[in-house]
Amino acid sequence: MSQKKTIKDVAERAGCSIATVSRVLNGSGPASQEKREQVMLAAEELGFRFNELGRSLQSRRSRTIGIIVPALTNPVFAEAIEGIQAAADEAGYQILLNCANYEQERELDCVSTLLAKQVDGIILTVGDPEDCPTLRLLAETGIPYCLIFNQTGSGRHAEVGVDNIAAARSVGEALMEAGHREVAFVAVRFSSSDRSRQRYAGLCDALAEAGAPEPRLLEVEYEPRNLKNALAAMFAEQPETTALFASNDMLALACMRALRAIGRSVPGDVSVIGFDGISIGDLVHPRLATIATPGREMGARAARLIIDALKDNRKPTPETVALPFAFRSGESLAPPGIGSAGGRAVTRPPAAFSTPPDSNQTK
Amino acid sequence: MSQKKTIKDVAERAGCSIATVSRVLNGSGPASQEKREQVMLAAEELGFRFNELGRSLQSRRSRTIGIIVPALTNPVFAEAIEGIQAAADEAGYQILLNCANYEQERELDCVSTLLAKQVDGIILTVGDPEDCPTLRLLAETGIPYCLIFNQTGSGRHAEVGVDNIAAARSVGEALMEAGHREVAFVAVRFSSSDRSRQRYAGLCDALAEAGAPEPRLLEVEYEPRNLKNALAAMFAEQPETTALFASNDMLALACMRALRAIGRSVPGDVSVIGFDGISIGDLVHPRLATIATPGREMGARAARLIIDALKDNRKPTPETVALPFAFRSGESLAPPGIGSAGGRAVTRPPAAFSTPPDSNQTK
DNA sequence: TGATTTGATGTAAACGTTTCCACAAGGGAG
DNA sequence: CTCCCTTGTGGAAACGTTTACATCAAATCA
Repeated sequence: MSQKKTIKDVAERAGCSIATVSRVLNGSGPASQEKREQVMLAAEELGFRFNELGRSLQSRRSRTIGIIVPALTNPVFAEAIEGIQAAADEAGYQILLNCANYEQERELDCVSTLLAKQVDGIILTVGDPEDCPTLRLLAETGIPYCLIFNQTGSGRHAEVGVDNIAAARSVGEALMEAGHREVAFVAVRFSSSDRSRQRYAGLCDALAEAGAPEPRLLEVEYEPRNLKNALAAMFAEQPETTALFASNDMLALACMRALRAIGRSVPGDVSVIGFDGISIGDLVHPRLATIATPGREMGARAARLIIDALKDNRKPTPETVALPFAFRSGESLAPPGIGSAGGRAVTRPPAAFSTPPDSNQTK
Repeated sequence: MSQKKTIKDVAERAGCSIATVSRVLNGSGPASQEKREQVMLAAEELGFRFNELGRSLQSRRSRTIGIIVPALTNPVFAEAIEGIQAAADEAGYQILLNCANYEQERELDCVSTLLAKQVDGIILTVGDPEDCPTLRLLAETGIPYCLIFNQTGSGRHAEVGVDNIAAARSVGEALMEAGHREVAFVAVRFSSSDRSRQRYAGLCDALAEAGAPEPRLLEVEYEPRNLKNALAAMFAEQPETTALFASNDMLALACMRALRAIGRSVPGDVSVIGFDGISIGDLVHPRLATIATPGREMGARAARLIIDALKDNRKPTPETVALPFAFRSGESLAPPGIGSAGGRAVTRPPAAFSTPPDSNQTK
């Protein structure tokens, strides 16, 4: 309907120059009471709003921050984005969102597009920050950026996350304390995810320290059938395994489901621990034991890091901000060997889903 | 590092005018083979990328779509956004994301900001589309927009969603078929959410048709303690209730948790049905019976609607696209009256969480 | 009273593009 | 040999802002 009104229209209606309009509306220069009122009125009547495109072009500031995450369907990213959005909004920034679908090439494309859109800064999570073309491009262009979830500790990037190794170590300790010895680590995209590797390393640390055997490493697909088969195969080969540490909560939940499907109860037969602390983990039964991480806070912190840097026209200092994590106990972790019957929290799988473990060995 | 390169720098290096550079790089006009090569080379060497701000200003097209959702932490929105993002990306559009936190005033602010940023279109979900200032503003400005999840059927907006009433009716039918009669509808923000109201209406329809008593309506807070108390109070007053229909999956999961906490098993004592079909519902135990809706597809569809309209410079036709839904059975729904002991799927609550129903009546 | 400051305003350049227009050179048709 | 049409090219205006600068009147100072 109403054509877009520009500062020119306002000027015309107020009977003054566009410079005056700009000064009045931005409060950026002197203006007589009279003009001030005329301009205000004209702007009001026309329903005028500044065109931020023109503004950004002129000021070389778009007041926009780009985000690149692997996916939105993992609530941990959704949470972080909410945090970013909230902090950005507070500072008058908008958010340009991109999903890289866990593909390195897409990450690069996204950065490229965001740069073209002249974002003032970028917050991102990459698959693997070591030797990463995306990060190289970012460094080259000199745009302020901040990693979240990734944690290189290299001193080359601004990054906010949790200490994955320490956190995973505390998972290992909890497992040891509960009396587990034979543990398996389950991950999706293990080789291409620094976080998975760090978490595995932390687990190994803790087990080694306790004199327990090295944890088994199980790299799986997210696809339910696959997961079920992989777990069945593992338990057929190593039935002594009593606990699973999944590289993230979503996977942990999927594992719990797969375990039920192959007739193993949680935590009766197998304990399961996740990582991230998504709120849903607290809703399910048995409650998921996990590492609670401050997802929202991570996002907000990263956003503020960038915005503060922008304020005094510099890049964020390339330091590692390690936010606190906490081991969150849950019914999915219990002492081993209590079987389906005992334990504080037992989930009996419905008969329909109980399949003898070896009938599913495809691998 | 490298200052931002502009088309001017390229022109200079290629020894031609900026008009030629533009023509070559956009393939938008004639150019000799020689110039073409020089320009390409220069652009390559300088690592030139167009500044989309300048472009957008000139073309009056920002190739950006704004999104406003109530929140990101409900996976149903995250899914939809992924759908939008995918479709937008395919068409070369970027996404400007805003969360309105279920506040009407914020919705309005967000639209305002998005308009200032000159987005080409807006995809949004509002709390209540009837008599909504946000939608009025949108209509006034004449910007292409499309509702998702909301479904007014008024013919005044482009909207893509599912037929909430029909879907809820099929929930009611499933409940009746399983033998339930005394049903309660649980909702957060019932009075301010059209979707909640529609779902309640659909449920009422189905129950009325089956000659069952009108369902009880329970408006709750999301906060866990509150939910628990509210449910306890309801069961104390109306112990004959055998099934809960929650207005969305997240709430359904929270209800299941609260029910466990007050010592009622699902589905042994109470059946629970959700709405949305978020993938996590399929991971938990008992699996959540729900209405599966195509969240991703809804997003993608809305995005394409807008983008197609943009292509031929019009607004999307104000029609209601009703995407298919399906009732998804799950173990959380079973015939009534089987008690904690029987049934296909029973979750026994841990002793620690079993609280006698009336010890929690706060209301 | 004259010089100088102050305040209010307008003009125009700049931000990085696209595109209309003018112009020159070359080639074919008459 | 004109004339006209193509093809290649550059100049410059436009998109909507901000802001440095110029202008001018009124107010202040000595």
